[in-house]
Amino acid sequence: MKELNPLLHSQLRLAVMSILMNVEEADFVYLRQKTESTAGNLSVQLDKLSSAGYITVEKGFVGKKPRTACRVTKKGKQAFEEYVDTLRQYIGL
Amino acid sequence: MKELNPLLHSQLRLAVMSILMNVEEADFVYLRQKTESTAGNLSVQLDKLSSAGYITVEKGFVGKKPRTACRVTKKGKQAFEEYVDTLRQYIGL
DNA sequence: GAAATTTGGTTTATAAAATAAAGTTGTTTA
DNA sequence: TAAACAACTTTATTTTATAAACCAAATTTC
Repeated sequence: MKELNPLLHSQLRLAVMSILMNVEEADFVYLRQKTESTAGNLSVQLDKLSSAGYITVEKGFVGKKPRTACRVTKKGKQAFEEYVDTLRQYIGL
Repeated sequence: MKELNPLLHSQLRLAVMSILMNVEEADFVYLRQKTESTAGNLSVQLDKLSSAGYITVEKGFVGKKPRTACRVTKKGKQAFEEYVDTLRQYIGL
């Protein structure tokens, strides 16, 4: 049995990735609301995805408010798709 | 977003459950080989699944050798199916 | 036939992960 | 201008997963 990429096999990181797979980009606040996570947890998990090169995290400003925008990278997409394939072998779809 | 049952969202426990979903019963040794896990880890995870009522664990003997047989329960099947459904919402199948 | 090895595990300790709590910086509002 | 808020980050705590050590019984080896 192939191993499930542990970076993706985490509730919150998987949720974030699955959101990012379906949109151009999403900001911190949006991800926080959609995933109903705490800011701390989200921050940590975004860092991990970013360190792995699965997403880009761009910190900027809109007016005077900070805004952190995230996008999935090509590498992230590949990893996600491979993860899904592996999962299929487990749950049999 | 619905939460992924944390009892099932674990590599090894998910592997065990997915095996048990497809066979009448499986013993410790078989599960260990199929999942390539250590005995210790498998033992712990079987306990958790058993405590949750997702599987039954029956310790017996074949000749003089101990044999631990596992089966998924109705509750386990339901939980597994719900987990898969939830997962679908994440990964979009 | 005693010592070492294997089998089939369990229990305990360690490492890694997730989560929560507290802290930071700048901003708006009363 | 002080209190509250927004958007995060950092650190601490708790939970989980994994690995290491151990145990009992049977089997093999010397």
